[in-house]
Amino acid sequence: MKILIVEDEKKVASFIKKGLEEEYYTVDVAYDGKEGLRLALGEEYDLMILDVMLPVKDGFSLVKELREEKIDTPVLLLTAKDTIENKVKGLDSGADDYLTKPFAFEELLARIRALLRRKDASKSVQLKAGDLVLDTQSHKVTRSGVEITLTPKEYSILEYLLRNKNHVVSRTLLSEHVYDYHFDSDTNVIDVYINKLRNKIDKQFDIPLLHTIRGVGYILKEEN
Amino acid sequence: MKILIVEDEKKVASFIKKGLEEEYYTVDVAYDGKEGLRLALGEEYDLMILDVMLPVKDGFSLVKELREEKIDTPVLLLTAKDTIENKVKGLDSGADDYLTKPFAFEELLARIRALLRRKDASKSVQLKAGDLVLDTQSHKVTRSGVEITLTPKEYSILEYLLRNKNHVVSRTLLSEHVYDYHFDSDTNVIDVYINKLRNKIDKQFDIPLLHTIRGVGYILKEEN
DNA sequence: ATGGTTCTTTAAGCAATTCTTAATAATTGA
DNA sequence: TCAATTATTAAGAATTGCTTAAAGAACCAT
Repeated sequence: MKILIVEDEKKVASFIKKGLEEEYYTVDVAYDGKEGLRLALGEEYDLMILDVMLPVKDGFSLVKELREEKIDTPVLLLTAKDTIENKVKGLDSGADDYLTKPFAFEELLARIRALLRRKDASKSVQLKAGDLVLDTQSHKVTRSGVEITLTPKEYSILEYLLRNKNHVVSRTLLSEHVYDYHFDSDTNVIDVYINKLRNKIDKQFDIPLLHTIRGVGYILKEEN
Repeated sequence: MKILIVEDEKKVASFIKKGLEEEYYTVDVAYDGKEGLRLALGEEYDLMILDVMLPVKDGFSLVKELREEKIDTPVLLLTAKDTIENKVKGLDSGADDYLTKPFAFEELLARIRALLRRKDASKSVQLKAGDLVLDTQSHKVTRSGVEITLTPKEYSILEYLLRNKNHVVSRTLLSEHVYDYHFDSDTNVIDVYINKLRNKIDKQFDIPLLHTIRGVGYILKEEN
């Protein structure tokens, strides 16, 4: 676990660094915004802790630039005063959490863990049914190793079916999941998509995974 | 709710045990991997908490073996250091979640609850009568292991009969359950369906489950 | 912006299954 | 035994699901 600290007050920086190293984190430190950006772009960190008041480039702009560069590493902002404006600005800029100075180290640790956990949760989860694999991270689907290209809607439906593997899912539930709300109930979109899905995931394979439960809905089953 | 802890540090083990017992869980403890496996294979647990560093057999291998034995009890791994390798290895081995030591008991509890909830949701509700099983999740019906395919109405009637197992159910009640309201009382649909059901669930078996109570209705009985 | 491409949705005809009716056969109990 | 009740069967009606084609929308690159 690699963490970047961008903080100009050397005492604060080394205090955090030492504390985190005791928790087995690997820590880099930058003392101004520009240097922080350079490091952030060059290395892959699991988390960044940024002071808002920084020489050369402030914390807000730093997060913004990172986000524009598609770097979505969790960011924890350190603000001197906890003002509403700071909060709003912080969240707008793309930070994930913020902490007001002075803070208890214990609290910093808790927030770091929370952010890292959140990240983990969205990390590469594979949904499987038999030899069918859907990777929620890369959005890739394969069956017995063969890659299958799905459109967004097809993917969304398959994902839901996989998350409810071995359970019958009604058309209503499916459309509620795939569409926002209030779904026009007399349409056969779902049927059409099921058909398309079948063509892609079942047609050229021996064992069909997607089954119709007449009068009820559809089920994705591993076995049998 | 029964939980198995496999942890060699006695202090940690008893700390968790005590905490969980205070939350009304039933807790077993094993102090090494081999003993853990023995318990896990012998008893049915709702959840297992495994330390990764264990004497005799480490946590990873333990999960792997359990999964190979088709035991899909949720597993929470306890790891000493939070390294990327540990995470990857943990997920690969088939664990459901992991927690880095040291941890707050609060967090352990939260994760346990999350895992148990996940399991509950996917728990299938089965209605049984003798060797006849109806799974309300997959809508699958079997008798002595043989799968039986039912139409929606047949299924609906059988479900109702099963929910009223060992009680006589009148035709009126049955049709009220199967149809909305306004049921034309001089029709023999129910009789027809009972006949179809019998052909499917009783005909090729020795012991009939579905019996007629003349002048009253039908009854599904386990025994006799 | 523009045109082309892909994705989404609708609608309609077809196929398959399921439902219902009704007529006849079988069974039951007084 | 015989009247009432229940079982069985088959065929037409109704429903449900599948498939296709084509129109509409969204997206992308020029």
